[in-house]
Amino acid sequence: MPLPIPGSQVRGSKSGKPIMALLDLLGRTWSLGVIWHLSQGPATFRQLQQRCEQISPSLLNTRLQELKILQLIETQSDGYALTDQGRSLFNIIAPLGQWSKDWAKHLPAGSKG
Amino acid sequence: MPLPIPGSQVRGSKSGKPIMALLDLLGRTWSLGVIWHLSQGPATFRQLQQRCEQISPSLLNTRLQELKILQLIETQSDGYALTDQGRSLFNIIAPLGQWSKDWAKHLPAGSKG
DNA sequence: AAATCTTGCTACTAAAACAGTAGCAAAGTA
DNA sequence: TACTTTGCTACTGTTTTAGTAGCAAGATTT
Repeated sequence: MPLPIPGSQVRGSKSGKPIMALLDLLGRTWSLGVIWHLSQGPATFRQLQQRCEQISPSLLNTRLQELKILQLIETQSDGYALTDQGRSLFNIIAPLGQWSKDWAKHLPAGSKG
Repeated sequence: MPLPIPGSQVRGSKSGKPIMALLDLLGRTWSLGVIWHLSQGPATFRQLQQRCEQISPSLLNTRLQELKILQLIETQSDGYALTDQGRSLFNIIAPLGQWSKDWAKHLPAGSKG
């Protein structure tokens, strides 16, 4: 799957609008998960695999490369870490943690999380 | 794919944590896109198809049913619309619009969006 | 220095998700 | 009654993802 680069055509939109590229990126399996787990701090490949519980190494590597090219993460001496841009993205979505808890309360089934 | 219901095991996590259910949901193709486009106002099925440019009707219907059960959208007389919960979710992610524009400026290739 | 372990990753196959197209039943309109 | 629109289902083919095995390189131990 081609990288969703702002300015070029992406899955779901021909406009090249940055938001469409971003939604394409974040809509890929584990993109949000990787960012979320990396927000806890840098991690090596295997550490990240553990944080993500059930991600396959091939997909993890694919996502890491994508996120790296798109400058949301970078490799440091202690492994993978969010870039400043990645952190600013996380800051936006961080409230989803609390939101999801409220959401869970109002859902009929399985809502005992 | 089973619905990512908080409290039950979801793709990527056995814990049943609400945030993991949410990330599973939002990580599905077009979930974010549907929410984003519905934030512009209610839309009928075919209108939504047009807003989403390239979504197939079968997938659109699948996503709509999921989002409806999870109470992020509802059907009204004028078509599909965000619920209050759906709107509160959108309010969180709305800043992604501006963020993505800033992001686009700093990316090397294709950054003329 | 030989053996063992850990790490980052690649390769491969099977299963699942998604795209793309056609078209139907029901409701509305002329 | 014929024609159109709407919401959606069915079906096929392609792309993505899951799941597992394992290798090459470096570190660690003996």
